Amino acid sequence: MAQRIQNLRRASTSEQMCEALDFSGRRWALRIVWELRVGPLNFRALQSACGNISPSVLQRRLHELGRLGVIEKIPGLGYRLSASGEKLFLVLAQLDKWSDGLRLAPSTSDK
Amino acid sequence: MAQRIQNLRRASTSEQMCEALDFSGRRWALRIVWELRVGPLNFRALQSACGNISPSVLQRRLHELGRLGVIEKIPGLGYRLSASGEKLFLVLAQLDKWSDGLRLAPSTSDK
DNA sequence: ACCAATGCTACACTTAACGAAGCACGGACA
DNA sequence: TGTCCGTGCTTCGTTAAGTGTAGCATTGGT
Repeated sequence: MAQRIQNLRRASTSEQMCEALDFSGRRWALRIVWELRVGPLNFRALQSACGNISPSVLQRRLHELGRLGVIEKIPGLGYRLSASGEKLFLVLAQLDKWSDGLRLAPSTSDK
Repeated sequence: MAQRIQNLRRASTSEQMCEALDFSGRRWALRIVWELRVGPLNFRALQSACGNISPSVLQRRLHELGRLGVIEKIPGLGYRLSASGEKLFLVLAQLDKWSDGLRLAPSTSDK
């Protein structure tokens, strides 16, 4: 463990990783990918799958995800994960697994 | 029709996963975890590691990360990943790997 | 022709993030 | 004892991002 940390201490954060982290830090971005895991969804279905996310943000995220090559638009079907998106989904599956051990907000003394 | 199929195929997103996804969708949240991978960092060091993130947001994120049990505050040392945080780091390491294949912003026709 | 579904767009509003300034505290040194 | 520096924040005015309702344009079905 300490060994691993030692090894990583020299590594800087790559440009791509910055992009990935930056993008992940936008609301709904990863959620959209996660909701698409079940298969293609159209705009309105995605909207409701994400808990009625506002359409303007959804539209923007879909553009951004498309630009990153994570999703593809299929005319008459909606949006679906690309090959790269499927790989990203695998990462999110890990996150899902991790989140199992998450203690949920008790919200005491939490503004 | 496609809608019916989509409804049948949909699996539900757990409450914890929603929390994790929601939290990930806040700016700098994952970046902070990522920067702490090298070991404990104090407030100012973290700030500059994240490219001079504004202190008010950093402070908020540190609270939130603490509440989620991802980081711990060590008096006189700064902040470091907890056991749970280390596991989250492993997920981010996957993200890092994934991001290698990312095409970076061409930014043409990108509003 | 009508109607419902769909993929958006517009816009007024609220919330989150930014960033410069600076305060309070503790330790080192005089 | 004083005064300096490093550090962990806090404050606050400004800007960017996200929200939510309304509705428009197109398509396909009846």
